[in-house]
Amino acid sequence: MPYSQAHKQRTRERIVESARVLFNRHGFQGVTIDMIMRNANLTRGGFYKHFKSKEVLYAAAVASFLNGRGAQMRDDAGVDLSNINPATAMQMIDGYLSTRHLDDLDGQCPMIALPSDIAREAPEVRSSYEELLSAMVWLFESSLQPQQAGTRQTALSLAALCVGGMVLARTLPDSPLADEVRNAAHHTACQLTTGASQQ
Amino acid sequence: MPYSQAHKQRTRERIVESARVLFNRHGFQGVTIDMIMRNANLTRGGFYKHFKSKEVLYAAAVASFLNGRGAQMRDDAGVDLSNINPATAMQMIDGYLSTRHLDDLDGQCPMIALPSDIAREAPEVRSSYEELLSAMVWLFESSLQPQQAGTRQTALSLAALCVGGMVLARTLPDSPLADEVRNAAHHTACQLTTGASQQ
DNA sequence: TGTACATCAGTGAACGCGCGTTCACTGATGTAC
DNA sequence: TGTACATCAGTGAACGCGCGTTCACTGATGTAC
Repeated sequence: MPYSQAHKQRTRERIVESARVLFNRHGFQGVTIDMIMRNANLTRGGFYKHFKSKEVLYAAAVASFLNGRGAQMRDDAGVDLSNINPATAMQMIDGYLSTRHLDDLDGQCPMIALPSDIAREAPEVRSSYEELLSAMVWLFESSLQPQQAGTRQTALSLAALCVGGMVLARTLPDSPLADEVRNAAHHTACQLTTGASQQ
Repeated sequence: MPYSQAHKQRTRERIVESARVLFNRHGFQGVTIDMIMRNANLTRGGFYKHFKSKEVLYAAAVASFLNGRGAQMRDDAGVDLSNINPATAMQMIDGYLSTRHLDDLDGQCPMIALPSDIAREAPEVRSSYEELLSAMVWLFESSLQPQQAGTRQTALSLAALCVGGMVLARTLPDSPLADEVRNAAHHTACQLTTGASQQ
């Protein structure tokens, strides 16, 4: 057996990471396999030793966000998974709807980068997105008053507000509306979070 | 002068309408100029007598939604532009987050179809989107208590909730999460609308 | 420890196809006389 | 009213290029002896 399993695994991870950044920045169509491989210090041809197709790689890149960059962002935001409490939701909202997140083209949440063209087609991509949304909703839900009725519905709405606000802000980069929508979404999300216990 | 101006105008509108429907259904990349022209009973080559490029046509299709299909949806929802009142926002929310809208692949709001890949590049497309969002926010804002503070911020959040909820629902077509998010967004949007006057 | 061998990750040239765009043309229509 | 002419919307074949994918290969590494 030439090359260890671990070696191949590491290369694979380099490709996924390279792809995640480039896809986030330029979208699915805006990135070629050649770009991804060169960015990972490899050559075009080797790609298919690791992935069946560009779509499958895309799904892997979305999925990798959860445990890679996403976890890092969570940590940066001070979210402590071993001790989820009402402040956690607020931290996540602050982070998600921040200018920092908006400007972080490389590291942003893939749900904002929104390559719905692809989501339409490849089932692998869909389930990656679903997993990501589930995780987000779960985190919101856990951090609100746990035994309260209506927390799930609040958590889901928070997700819609966060993603919706950022999607619109991203779509209109040069418009004053972009900041307006993002700030409004942030304001409302905070209200929902603090108000959730009394409703 | 052969062919009247009106004749050319009508043909142009046929192309835009054909494009709007196809783009909505299959996304920007999923539609070829050949498809659009055939769908409008024309042939490929004539396209460039009307539009400089595919991107420009896309922008025109998004823009056309506002006065075409969008106006029709507004009317279907019973929204009366000459008499905007608090009930108007509720009607719009009901319509926007309805299963009917979700299933209406041809007629849906282009902000849901989300070809952000394109929005990234072509400035024409961006301004079409901006116009659309402005109209939506304006309509929400007008229908809430006009002289109240916080109506604009509520209107913006409603837009984020509506678009965000539908985007997520559309991205996960076969998931129970899709309906959950959409219903939660609807619930919260209604609360915001009725609560806006007391907050 | 050293050598022959097998495997397969990685290379880079080439393929092939889809699709946006171009182009020489045709023929329907409006205008001039 | 009829005829010649000019315009340009619309045709359809062809171009050309980008890019996903394939393929014959090379050479680094692990294993057997």
